[in-house]
Amino acid sequence: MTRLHDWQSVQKEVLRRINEREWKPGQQIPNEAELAIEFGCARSTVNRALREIAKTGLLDRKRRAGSKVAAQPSARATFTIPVIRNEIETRGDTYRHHVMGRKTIVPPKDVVAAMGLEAGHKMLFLTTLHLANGAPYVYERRWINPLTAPNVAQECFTDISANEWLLRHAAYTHGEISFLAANAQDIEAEALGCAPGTALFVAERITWNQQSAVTKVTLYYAEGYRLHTPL
Amino acid sequence: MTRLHDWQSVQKEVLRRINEREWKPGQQIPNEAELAIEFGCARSTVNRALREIAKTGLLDRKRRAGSKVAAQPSARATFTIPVIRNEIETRGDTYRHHVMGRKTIVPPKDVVAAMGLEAGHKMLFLTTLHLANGAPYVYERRWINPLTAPNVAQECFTDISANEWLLRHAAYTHGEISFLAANAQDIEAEALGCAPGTALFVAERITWNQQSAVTKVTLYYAEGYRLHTPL
DNA sequence: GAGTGGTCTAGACCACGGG
DNA sequence: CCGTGGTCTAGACCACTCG
Repeated sequence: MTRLHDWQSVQKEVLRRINEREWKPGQQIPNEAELAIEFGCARSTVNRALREIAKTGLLDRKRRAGSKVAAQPSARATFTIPVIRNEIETRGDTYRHHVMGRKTIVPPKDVVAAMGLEAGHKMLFLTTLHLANGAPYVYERRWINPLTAPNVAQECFTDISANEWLLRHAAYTHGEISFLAANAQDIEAEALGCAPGTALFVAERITWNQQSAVTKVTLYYAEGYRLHTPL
Repeated sequence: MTRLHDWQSVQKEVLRRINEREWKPGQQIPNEAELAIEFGCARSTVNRALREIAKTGLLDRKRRAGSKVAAQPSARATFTIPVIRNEIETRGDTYRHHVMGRKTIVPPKDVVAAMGLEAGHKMLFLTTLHLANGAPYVYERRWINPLTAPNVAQECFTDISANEWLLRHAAYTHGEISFLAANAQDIEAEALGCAPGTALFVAERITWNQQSAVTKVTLYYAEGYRLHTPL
């Protein structure tokens, strides 16, 4: 073994040993200090390498108990949820969007519950169609909380989509996202130009600023959409 | 400003400044050395904090150019793709699975292309139904490459599912996963006990060991499934 | 050329948690 | 209790890239 000086080399070597079953699933591996001696580097270098591997789920690390190869490595995939415009323009296509509807109303109770709103609180409701090269790409239904999105009433969203406007003007601290499949209802089918009943890929996102909900958006992707990522 | 000694405190403070627009999107922030002085800690502590933030996409970092707040923070979400059995048992439900079909055949050409196989190469094809509390949960169609999965022919997969068997016995170096929506065909509808045409959430995964494909699996989740994660 | 992030090192202290 | 990972520090060198 030549000396491994950088954490990425150490990582690579550790991954090799796991992959080739030199260290088997469930098995304890040498501790950081021992590996540092073997590889001829500082312990912090080994630490960095093992820490990164543990983040992928391939190693279980515990103080005092040491590091073990995970018995059942649960794959972890990191998705980059792109701004729709970027997603389209990255492929070299032309992006356009079109605000189809806009009202300020009291939302239905499932939205109130999901966003944790007070009863009777009015929200801005926007429906938007995003187009790639003129073809429907995503149909969006969005609720915006006027309290957490200052001056939202004055924005017409013709030049900039609600998503981009919110990214620029409304802070958020955390959120959640779900992906699911849904049969196209008449509204979605008409907007996206597909047959009613078509299976659509749907993303639903809610974002918060501290305790207050900022926006809840449901995106209906046109037929054939795939969310793809390396493992 | 009291002294911030640990990288998580530094991270928190930096996130606060970004969130409260003290540092605006697109704006350059002070370099690591300056922040280290301001916070009264070592530069490596600041480095760790900023590095972690950059990984979420909220900061753009470049040598010589320094660190900037991202103009359009693209949300990144990390999903843990669980082993189906764990997913079910974690909820306190009972897991069972049932191998519905098994043959060794030359796969159709789309599978050959996706996995990069030689023409005429035979693969093991398995269809499996996974059940939660006796109810259909996932219908699985899987191709396994006998060359990269040693002794797969001798395994009956009644006690252990193909996924878990492969995790234990077949090494893999990388893979890819896609999520999409599909209308249930007759086969899926019958297996999952839903109406044909129902929108199903589908996951498609291919894994590789070095250059050789190990397995390609398509998972059809029962109606109502959601993939959920915090942002 | 020079400023900035990326990393390595040796040494230290500490928190957690298994035995 | 005490071994292990988690982290901090000060200092150093290097790689990249902007001007």
